[in-house]
Amino acid sequence: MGASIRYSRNEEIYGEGEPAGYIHKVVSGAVRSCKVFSDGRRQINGFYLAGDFFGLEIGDEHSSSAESINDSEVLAVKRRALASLSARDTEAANLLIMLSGKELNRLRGHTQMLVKSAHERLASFLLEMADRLSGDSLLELPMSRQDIADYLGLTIETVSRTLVSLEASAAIEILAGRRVTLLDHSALRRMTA
Amino acid sequence: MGASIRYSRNEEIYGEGEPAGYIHKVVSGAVRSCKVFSDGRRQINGFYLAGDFFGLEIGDEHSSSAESINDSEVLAVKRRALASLSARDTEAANLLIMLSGKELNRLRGHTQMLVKSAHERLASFLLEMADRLSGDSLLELPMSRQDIADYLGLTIETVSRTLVSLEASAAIEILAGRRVTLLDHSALRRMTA
DNA sequence: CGACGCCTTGATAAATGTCAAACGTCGTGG
DNA sequence: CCACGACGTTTGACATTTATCAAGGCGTCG
Repeated sequence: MGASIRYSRNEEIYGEGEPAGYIHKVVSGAVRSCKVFSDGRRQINGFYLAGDFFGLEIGDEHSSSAESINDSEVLAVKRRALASLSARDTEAANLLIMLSGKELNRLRGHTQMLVKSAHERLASFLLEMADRLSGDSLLELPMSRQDIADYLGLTIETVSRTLVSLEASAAIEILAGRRVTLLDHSALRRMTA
Repeated sequence: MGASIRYSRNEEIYGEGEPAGYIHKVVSGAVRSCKVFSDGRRQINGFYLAGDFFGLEIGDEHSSSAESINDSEVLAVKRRALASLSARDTEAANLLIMLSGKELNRLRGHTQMLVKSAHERLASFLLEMADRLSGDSLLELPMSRQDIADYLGLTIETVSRTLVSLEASAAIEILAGRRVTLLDHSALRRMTA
């Protein structure tokens, strides 16, 4: 059911406006979904990790593009297959409903982050990633600072400075590369507001 | 199918965390869906006008509360009715899929506004409202400045000042009360970025 | 008229963005 | 193994945007 495709770092999986013939599932690696505005600014709508579905559309075009963040393996499932299946099979229909529901909740969470301060956005982001990556306190972030900035609606400099400030307050520790340790979960949760 | 209920200005239709036994449809009037944070700040997730569905949940609790903005009439449809219907009837299942899809797209648009500047947010907001209220250039906004501010993630003062500035640039005209005329659609669209 | 709610305006502070440069890390090739 | 280069990240000085606090105006309804 569906074909598995490998992508290397920063490859486009599909582009904005392309026909949305498939829905996708991350098998391994990480994917970002994004939109580029006319003036070059970029917004990242979501990060998708192993097990996550993405590219769900109601219309017949993709409303965002999707790119691999790292070397990744992605499963593509033909939408028509699901749609015609759901015409008879309630199982498939319910799967679609559940997937849209998950995406809805994810988006609601994202929207909530965007109305808060830089500190709150980073705290929420780190907690979300800790939750999704492993549940562990040691995070190995797959994405760059620029990706984080575009996801949170901040500049890369603000992301960097805010992380340093969180480290100064002993809430986290920034290790080499993209590794971060969450030292004080409750402090971070408190910042979430 | 479902009961129609009347609400007067600023009445709660359902609260955050309450069991989501019904999905709702605005018959007339206007509704806002919102969340109040622990520190008192409020986020408005969406405005719903005549014909719009709201209160769609995947879990069994409402993730936001909903309140009437004006005197409104709201239809409540039992969720179980739809769910059990969709177990047999593909019609109902497809309705649910379509509704989630619409809500998804609305949320994506909202998320996009939130990463932009105050001018861009107001321009997008006004165009969205023009589109949804009548398609006409003369808007009769149902919501207060505070509602707009909480929807756009700005303060009421910034909303007010930004509107004045848009008027100064001849893009809009602010009339008495909550009436606004869009004078230069293309200028507004350009600001949308 | 007066009171209330809502909106605007002004002065100032705080948060975030911008531009520029330095620094680290990591992979590559000598 | 070390030196180098490319890329991503941090830091600094400064500009801009937005928030905050406080006051004033304006419409509406008793």
